[in-house]
Amino acid sequence: MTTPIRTRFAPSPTGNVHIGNIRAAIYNWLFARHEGGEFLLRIEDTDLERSTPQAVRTVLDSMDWLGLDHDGEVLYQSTQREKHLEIAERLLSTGHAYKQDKGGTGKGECVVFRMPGKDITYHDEVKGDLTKKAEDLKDFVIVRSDGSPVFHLGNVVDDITMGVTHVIRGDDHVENTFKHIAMYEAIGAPVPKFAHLPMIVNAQGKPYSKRDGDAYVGEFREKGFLPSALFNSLALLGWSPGDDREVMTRDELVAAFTLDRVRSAPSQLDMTKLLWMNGQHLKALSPEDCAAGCREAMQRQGLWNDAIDPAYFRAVIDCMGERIRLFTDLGDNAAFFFTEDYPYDEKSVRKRLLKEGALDILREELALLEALPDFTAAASDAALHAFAEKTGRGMGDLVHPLRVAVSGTGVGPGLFEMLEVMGRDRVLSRIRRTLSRFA
RNA sequence: GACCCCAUCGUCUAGAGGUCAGGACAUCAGGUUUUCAUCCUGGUAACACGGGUUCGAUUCCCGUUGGGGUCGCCA
Repeated sequence: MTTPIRTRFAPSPTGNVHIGNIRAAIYNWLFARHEGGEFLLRIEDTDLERSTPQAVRTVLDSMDWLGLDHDGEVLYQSTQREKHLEIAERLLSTGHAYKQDKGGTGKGECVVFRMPGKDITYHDEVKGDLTKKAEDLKDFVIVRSDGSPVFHLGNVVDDITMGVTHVIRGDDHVENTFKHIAMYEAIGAPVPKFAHLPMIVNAQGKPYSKRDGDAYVGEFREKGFLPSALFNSLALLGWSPGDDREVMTRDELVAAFTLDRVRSAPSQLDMTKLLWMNGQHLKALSPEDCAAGCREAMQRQGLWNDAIDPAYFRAVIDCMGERIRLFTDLGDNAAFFFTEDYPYDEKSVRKRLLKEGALDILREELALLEALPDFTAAASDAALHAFAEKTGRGMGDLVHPLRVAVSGTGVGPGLFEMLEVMGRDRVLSRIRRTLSRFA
């Protein structure tokens, strides 16, 4: 029986989860699930200043949202302090570490790990064979003079404790890897496999900074993205299944994922393509889920009110169809469905309502719609076509003013479907209001 | 500065010596449509540069250039 694969995600909770970071989590998760192994979670919360319960909550929420379920209990690094120090003692007694006052601020003695004085080589699962010469490897502090363990110590000891077999993490850790390998060997623990992921850069090809925005998981959620779409896009950023598939379900990604197909060049997340991807995933969503997502977004946007009839809401969703690419699209582009206080788009008004004869046509349409026995899309469609034929006008002349009158905008779903969804009362009163306003 | 990593259309990528260098997003031109979106058809667009190796290099090697990472008693 072979050793089961075990990966981990070990974020230090800082209040936000960066997409580069969550992408590492996704790869760890994907790899573990593909191999039938375990995906563990460790919170590196030793920086008490930043590691607030709220910050931890954010990490957990982001993972939960993306469906990154972990196996076993969460290990909080702060609980492992004794173990870290115990190992440091052992390294001290075996000569792999020594105490030293490194001076400077005069803080007293700290524990320094002694590098073995030989070249270190390892096979990176994505970057290939990497070597660091002995002279480029310096001893480093593992326990501060105040007695607290340093990152390297905690990281390695915890990975050993957790039985991690594959360390999949960001590119910025490759230099650390040589130190870590030396520690595994000094401790006498099996050295795990390492895979280092290239970073995700911004449109300028630089590392993301706070100025770039759009880089935290929570922001994508607020903007109305679907977790499956973000997951899919991030999985494809630096990895591909090898065929031309792009829109993939979680299961398909799990089935296809291997570390040897991870690229080693940095890449940038294209928001436009992400938007497209979101639309693709939205198409696969049930109308109920789409409605729930849109409603939640509208609540965040402050556009929701409990007087909105659920059936009407569903009808609007169906009517909008593929025009919804983001949950926030409904509130952003179709709020007129839900309020009488909708704005009139200036350009559309000028072009379609204030056009010669447009308001006269609108008056006629009002009469036509009032007289409609059944207020259905088919009926209004037929009535307007008959009207067009009778007057020799093009449908465009009839449709545009009406659209602007009832929605305030020149773009939206098919007019007749829209009228039916809105219902006679709403439509007639909107036309009257428009007439009195612009006449 | 030292050490290390990276380099295919604008972007994400396929490619592991011989391909018309493929796909997707974006873009452009048509078509469908009452608008927008969708959808359909077609087009523009890439192997950073210079040396090798080879009958033949996008692919292998070296160098150059460009980009990035790391050099803490941060993580």
